[in-house]
Amino acid sequence: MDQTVLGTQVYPYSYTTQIHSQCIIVNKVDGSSSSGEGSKPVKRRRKRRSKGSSATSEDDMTAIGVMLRKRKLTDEQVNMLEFSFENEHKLESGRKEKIAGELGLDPRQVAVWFQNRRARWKNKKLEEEYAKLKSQHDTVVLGQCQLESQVLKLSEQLSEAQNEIRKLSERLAQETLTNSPGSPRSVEANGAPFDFEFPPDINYSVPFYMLDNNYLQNIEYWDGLYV
DNA sequence: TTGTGTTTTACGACCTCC
DNA sequence: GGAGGTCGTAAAACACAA
Repeated sequence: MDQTVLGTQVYPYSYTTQIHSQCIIVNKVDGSSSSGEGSKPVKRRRKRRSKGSSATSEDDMTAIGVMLRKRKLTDEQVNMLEFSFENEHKLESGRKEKIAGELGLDPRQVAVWFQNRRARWKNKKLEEEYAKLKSQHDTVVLGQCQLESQVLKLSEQLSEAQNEIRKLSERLAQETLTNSPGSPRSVEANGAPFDFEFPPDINYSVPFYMLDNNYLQNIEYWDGLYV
C-alpha cells in the first residue's frame, strides 16, 4: 500500500497536503471518489469542506469534499484531551486555543473532539442509568413474584383447612343425629357450633386477610372446641 | 482478502444564550 | 448576530471473523 508519512502520522495512498492553521488537510492526488455519499437519501445535507477553505466554485467544493481525509489523533493528543475533559467538559474559547496550541491541533479539531466526547459521555451515562433502572425493575418484579407465590401457598392452606372443617362439621352432625334418636338436636336449634355457616362462595385465590372477620372468629371457635 | 460491525473524526442543521 | 451547544450522520480508521 502506498503511504505518505506526515510527522508522526501515517496515511494510506498518495496524498498532497495543505497546511491550514495547525491542521493538516490531506488530499488524495488522483481525486478518485471513495464510497458514495448519495447512497442514502439525506435531506438538507451540504457538501463537506475544510474550515477556512477558500474554495469558491462548486467544483472546488466537490473536489475538496470528496478528497478530504480525516486525521487520526495520536495517543498522546487523545490522552491530553481526555485529561482536559476530565477537568471540565465544557470548552471556553481561551482554553480551546491553549489546548490546540499545546497539542498542535486546529482549535476547530479540539472543539469537535470535545463535542464528540460529550456525546460519548452522555451515551455512557444513559446506558448506566438504564442499567440501574433495569436492576431496580428486576428487583421489584422478583419481589412481586415471591409475594404472589406466598399468596397462592396460603390460599391452598386455607382451602385445605376449609375442607377439614367441612368434614368435621358433617361428621359431628351425623354423630349427633345418631346418638340422640329420642330428642334429635337440630343443628339450627342448638346454638353455637351449628350456627356456623360457610361463606357461600369463597374465592380461595383471595388472600386470607381479606376474608370476613366473623368467619375467621368462627373458625377459631371451632378450633377451640373440637380440633 | 474481504465483508461487516464498531469507533473515531468531522460536518451541517438547528437551538440557546449573551 | 456570533459563539458554542446538541443531534444526526458521513466516512475514514480499525477490528475481526470467515
